[in-house]
Amino acid sequence: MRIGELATKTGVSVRALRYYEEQGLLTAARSSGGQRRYLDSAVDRVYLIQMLYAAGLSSRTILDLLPCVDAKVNTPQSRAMLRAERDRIDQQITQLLRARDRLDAVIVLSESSASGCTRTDTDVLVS
Amino acid sequence: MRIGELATKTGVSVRALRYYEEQGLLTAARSSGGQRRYLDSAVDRVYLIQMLYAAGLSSRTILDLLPCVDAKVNTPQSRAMLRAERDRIDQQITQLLRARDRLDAVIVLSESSASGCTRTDTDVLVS
DNA sequence: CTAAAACCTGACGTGCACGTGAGAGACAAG
DNA sequence: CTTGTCTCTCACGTGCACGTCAGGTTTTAG
Repeated sequence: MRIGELATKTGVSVRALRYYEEQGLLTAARSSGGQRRYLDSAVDRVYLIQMLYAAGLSSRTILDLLPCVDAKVNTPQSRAMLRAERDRIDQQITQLLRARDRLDAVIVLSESSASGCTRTDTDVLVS
Repeated sequence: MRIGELATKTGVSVRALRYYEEQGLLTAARSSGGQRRYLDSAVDRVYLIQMLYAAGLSSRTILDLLPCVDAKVNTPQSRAMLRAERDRIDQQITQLLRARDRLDAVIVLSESSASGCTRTDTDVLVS
């Protein structure tokens, strides 16, 4: 698979894929002409990388973590790192839940004090 | 209250507080000499701003949202915006839960295959 | 009154995850 | 063999939430 195909399959830009390789997160074989050739498994690998990015991890942290996920490294230190990042994500979830609850409270207030209380956005068009 | 005191009370840097004002998120009176004077309520306001930043909102979005939270603006558009951001946070929570579960799976695997399975980080020191 | 501490306004620097050309080479189709 | 599309490697640009230094002013403690 070439880089463009991997990009469309994963929804990640070509530039991002090259960046992942630059950061050591994604490896690729090369054709005789120097073009990147990816295995099918690269699709899942990109999804995993994106998931960890979305969880707020830096590329450096992901780089440290990936060997553990691949089960190639399993030391007390690596397990501690995994737990640490897991706890970080846990805290982030807690923060997000608080923010969501806060917004929910605001929404409930605004909708209860809205005239009629059962009006929708479209109702206003006929009022 | 002056800016340094607000900074220590909230745990946010002085530079960040000035940045919040620059973005229109936080207002302050001025002394005759031009120094910022904050109300006690600014502490909660800063906490709220930090919460929304932590939820991944941009300062522009926060700027749009704050009047709704202050209940000064309550239009169908503002309510739609609130719900949109709430849903965004919801999706982010879902993604984080997936990432956490993925890490949990890795942790369970690594700890079950660890020699002894009940060893702690310190055990390795005496092995 | 004086010295230290806190504060002020620019304004450039930073880290990160890419975006965006520039110029040149690789590759499949006709 | 040629044309069009894809790909390559630099390398500078970007957006955001600040960090940091400079040079000067304000406030407070003694």
